[in-house]
Amino acid sequence: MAERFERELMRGSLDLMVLSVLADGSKYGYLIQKRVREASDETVKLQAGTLYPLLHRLEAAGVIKSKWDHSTGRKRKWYELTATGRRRIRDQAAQWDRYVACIQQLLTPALAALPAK
Amino acid sequence: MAERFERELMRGSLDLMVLSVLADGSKYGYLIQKRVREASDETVKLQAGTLYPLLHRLEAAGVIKSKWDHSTGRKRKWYELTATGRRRIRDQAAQWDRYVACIQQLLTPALAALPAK
DNA sequence: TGACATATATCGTACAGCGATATATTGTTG
DNA sequence: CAACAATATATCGCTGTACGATATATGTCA
Repeated sequence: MAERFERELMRGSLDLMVLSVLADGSKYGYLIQKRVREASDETVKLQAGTLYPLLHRLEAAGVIKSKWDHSTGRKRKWYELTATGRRRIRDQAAQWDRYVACIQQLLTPALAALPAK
Repeated sequence: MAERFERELMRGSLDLMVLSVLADGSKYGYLIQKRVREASDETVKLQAGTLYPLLHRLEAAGVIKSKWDHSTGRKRKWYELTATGRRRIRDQAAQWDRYVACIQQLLTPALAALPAK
């Protein structure tokens, strides 16, 4: 369990993961990171150097919006989905499903054709 | 049907598609391209500018090997899987399945939490 | 006091995938 | 037959994601 992925196998879909986590309710970066790691059983690490630029990118795209919280000693930047963001999840999810189906359509017969290990 | 993908949603997994197509038997580039397009109902275009560098990369990695065929007027470069390549398919497929499960685990409750369209 | 977890951010690097472009042959059609 | 489309491979420059390293600062606990 929890081995590393060939990283390129998962490119782009991190956006969808982060948006999904936010569909559950507002969160700040570090919480998002922990949630993704936990949900993936540590398989998807979602490094800080990946996450924060990703969040800035999503905000610039208008699919999430942020608000600083200085009430506690540790300052946190809370993110929530915008209406566009909610639409985005539905669109990306539909695309994702179709894409997974494409891979499956090629992969299933391929594995069957391979000599037994 | 057959709309364009947000391209970044599928990065890296093209390798696995190409390897899968070759599990079915040797093919040359153009055939691989047509097979992927057809199997994905034109959703995964697999452009020539993507395919050929990809094939060179896979060959350099030792997962496929090639042989030129000049017997016909049109010269074709036939590719086939190596033993390493067959192992690679199994490994990547297992990784892919786990990754898809991770996304699903986050996506399903997210879609449920979203207000009905 | 020192170590570790929390919390955000930026920088340089690596590299996949795309669109454009090049080149040459074969098949089709007006 | 000339023009065009399809077949077939290849390279180049660009864009953008993801990573690792690094920086900074606060909170907690031994």
